[in-house]
Amino acid sequence: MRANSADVTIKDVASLAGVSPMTVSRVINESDRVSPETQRRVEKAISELGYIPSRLARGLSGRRTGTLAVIVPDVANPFFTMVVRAAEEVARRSAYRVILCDTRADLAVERDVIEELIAHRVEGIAIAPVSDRSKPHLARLARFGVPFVLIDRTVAGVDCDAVVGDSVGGAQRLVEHLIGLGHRRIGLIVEKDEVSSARERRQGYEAALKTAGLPLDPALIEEDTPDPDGGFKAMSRLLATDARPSAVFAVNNLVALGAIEAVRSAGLEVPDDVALVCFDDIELAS
Amino acid sequence: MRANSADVTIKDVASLAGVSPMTVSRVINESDRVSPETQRRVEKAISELGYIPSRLARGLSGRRTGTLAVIVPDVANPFFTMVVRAAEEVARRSAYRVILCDTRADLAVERDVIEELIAHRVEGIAIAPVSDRSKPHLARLARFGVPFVLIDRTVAGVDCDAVVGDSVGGAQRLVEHLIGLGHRRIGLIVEKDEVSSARERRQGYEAALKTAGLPLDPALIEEDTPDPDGGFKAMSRLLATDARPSAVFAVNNLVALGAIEAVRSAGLEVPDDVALVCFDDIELAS
DNA sequence: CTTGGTTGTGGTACCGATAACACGTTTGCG
DNA sequence: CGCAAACGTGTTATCGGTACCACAACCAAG
Repeated sequence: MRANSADVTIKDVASLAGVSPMTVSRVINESDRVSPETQRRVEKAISELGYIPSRLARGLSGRRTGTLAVIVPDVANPFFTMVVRAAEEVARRSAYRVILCDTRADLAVERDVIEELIAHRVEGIAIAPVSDRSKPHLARLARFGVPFVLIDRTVAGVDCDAVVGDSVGGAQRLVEHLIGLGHRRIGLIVEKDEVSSARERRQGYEAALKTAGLPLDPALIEEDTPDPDGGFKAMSRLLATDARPSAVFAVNNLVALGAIEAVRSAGLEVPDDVALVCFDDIELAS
Repeated sequence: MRANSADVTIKDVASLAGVSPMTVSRVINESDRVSPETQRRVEKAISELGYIPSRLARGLSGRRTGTLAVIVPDVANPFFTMVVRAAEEVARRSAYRVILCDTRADLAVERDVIEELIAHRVEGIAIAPVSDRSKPHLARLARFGVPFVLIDRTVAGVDCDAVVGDSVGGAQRLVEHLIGLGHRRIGLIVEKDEVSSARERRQGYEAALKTAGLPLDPALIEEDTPDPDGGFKAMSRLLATDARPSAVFAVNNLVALGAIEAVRSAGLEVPDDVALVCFDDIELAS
């Protein structure tokens, strides 16, 4: 069995360069106090041996692991993909690595993932929590002193930094747009109130109706899962009602996709028969 | 400053339970040879302290880190999203964790990511390489003894396990389908030959034409980047030619999306004016 | 020519866990 | 009843780095 580069340690580099491991460590960490001549010798030894320092060991002894994490409920959702990309970009610039986790909007997965990240001693987490019930998970992070910021959603009862869009205002503007187009019966497809963004978008919807003096008809509000499948089912139910809405506001892009599908399979057209708007835009003519 | 659960180590658990750290380790690892009574005491101590063992330390001393990685060029691509989901599922069942990496089809990013994963001592990698030029990266993995499998694409000159679909046959069947519909001028939108799947899909396209006795017209083949933007530009070029194709085969789903967009913005309709098929299906009526 | 401060480097003790071995106790069986 | 195997647990060394302190060599100032 051939020798394996994975076995190259800081000591091998040290002896090849004729210095102590400590000096090699200094070179790796770009700490000063190393003579240019020594530095050159060490760097030569490093590249000759193809040495890659172990993050495990570095993290154990030093304080820093150089690792961050991003947790989202669905990487495939264009909105979260964008968030992830942005986070990676920023991290890369600060010489941090990012572990990406997809919870699939599953609380149990979220719990496990967070436990795992704590075990990995990540230095920080950006998380789009599954729902308000994520609170204990966040509490866990706090107990372990792992800094975190919320993205896209807040969690009832958790006070911390958060990066969120203006769901209330955005939703209100979208619905007002529909009203401006002359629509009077406007449906809403939303998920359960456990997710802050959904809650706020519903508020925006209600505010827009109220401002326009339109009645709030519970029959026009359908709750379902926030994915294409849920959008399809919710829209189908809306279409099946006696007084079908002439326009619908979908809580997010994926729901809208499913909703469009439902309209089509009912033999209708978007936007002629049913107009559609949604949060987190996607390439869609309204 | 409040005490922090992150400081709880195996020793703290050990002394609270009145045993040695070694015994705690045995409990954590579900190794036998621990008396039921001791086990209970240790487990109690663990939950009381909220102890989470450090993966860093575990990986350093033991051989196993329990971490795998998946590298894809674009998590947002539905095909790769599916792959990632499947990988996570399998890993979870074997008590492994997965680090997900998105290279954005960028060779430099791929290199960095691989270096990082080696530093993290992952036990295995599933990778959809950027292109044939990924070869040195894979060689690096081999030198470090990190097992890896290729997904979706092979790499010229690298011999290893791979999970790939039948690009040649699949492409051929799709194009034959178009031919069966009566199309005679069939365009191809593909990326550079550096990616095996693209190369093979082009082969399938050519094979289908040949079998049907149709000429291979270079003017009907457009190369561009394998994303919606590339699809848009390539399709636009095809539409601008004198003898516009009546059908087009797109190398993948994202390219197809861009191509559809191009057709529409040219004032034409899919599939009436230009039929479209693509690999990695997506919800599209042809 | 001493004193005190840099500068570059090495030595030692860990970080938090596990492998390997050692050890005292209880059993099993001839 | 005696001796070995099985059992339950602790001890020691080590994984691959880094923090911290020590220290020799050199230099400027008093």
